[in-house]
Amino acid sequence: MSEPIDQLKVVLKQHNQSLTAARQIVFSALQDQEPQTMRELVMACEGLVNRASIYRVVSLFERLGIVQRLQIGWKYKLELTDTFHHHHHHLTCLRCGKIIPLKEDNQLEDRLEYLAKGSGFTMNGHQLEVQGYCYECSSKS
Amino acid sequence: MSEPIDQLKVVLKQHNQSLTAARQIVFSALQDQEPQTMRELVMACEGLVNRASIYRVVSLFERLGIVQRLQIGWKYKLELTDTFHHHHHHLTCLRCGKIIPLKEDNQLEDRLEYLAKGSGFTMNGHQLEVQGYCYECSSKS
DNA sequence: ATTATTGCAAAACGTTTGCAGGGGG
DNA sequence: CCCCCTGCAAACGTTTTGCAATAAT
Repeated sequence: MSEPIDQLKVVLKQHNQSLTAARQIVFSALQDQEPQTMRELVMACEGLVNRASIYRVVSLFERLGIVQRLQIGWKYKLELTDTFHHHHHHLTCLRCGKIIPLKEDNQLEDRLEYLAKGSGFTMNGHQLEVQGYCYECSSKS
Repeated sequence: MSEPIDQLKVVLKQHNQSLTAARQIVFSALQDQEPQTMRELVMACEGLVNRASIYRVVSLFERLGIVQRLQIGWKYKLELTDTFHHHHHHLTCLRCGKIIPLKEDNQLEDRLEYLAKGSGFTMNGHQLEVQGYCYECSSKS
């Protein structure tokens, strides 16, 4: 009974927001997917949800912490947040564009927390992007 | 005699590029500044360099490793690279927007390298963004 | 029934491009 | 003097907005 779609319903209800058709479609287009560009998301919802509505839904989802923007190079991609996945970072291959999730690492997280505190900073969240070459591409070029 | 503007000249020459007026102006608009948005940079060069030329110069500078894009939230800002500054990351205050440089930390860098390697990844570069609240803003709200 | 949400079309941005004239080596 | 770089204006892609129609509770 704790299907992701139910979690969505709960989060929306918590914020007095209704579970509309458009929101469900956008949500499921993001589920179990690699991070997508806005363009890809629009295409995935082709004929089902209007482009402008997708922007509005994504914006709402961001405000409610359902979706997050991921920086890939100088563009961004969209994915569901840690509530619906697991906290993680990404490795981006500069050659083939593949995105590899990097699983949570306490040593890394703790060090970050420590450094932020050193500047009197209260850490709220962070994003890490690593560029390089994946195993296959390293051996080719 | 190793003024930053001379370093610029050297890098340009190395790549068979000339030191033009527009390039000097854009360069000095970036010097000793907090990271800037493209909009801010355009304003800083108002009347001196055309908008399209700024995009072209920035693009060239990126290719030559003189300038880098910094992800702040879902937008980006521009700053000179480590050749002209020092390698560092940033803390962004969610309340006042201030950007605090975080100085290089070997423990952090090493851990990252280690994790990337664990996925068969050859690390080339990385970017880290930490969001939170700066000292002043933490105490206010 | 009332209020929030959507689709549509148009506007507002940010960024790129082609071309002709001007500046750098 | 030759070629590269720049300004200008127009094209392009992305994101936002106003409004009337529609769906949700």
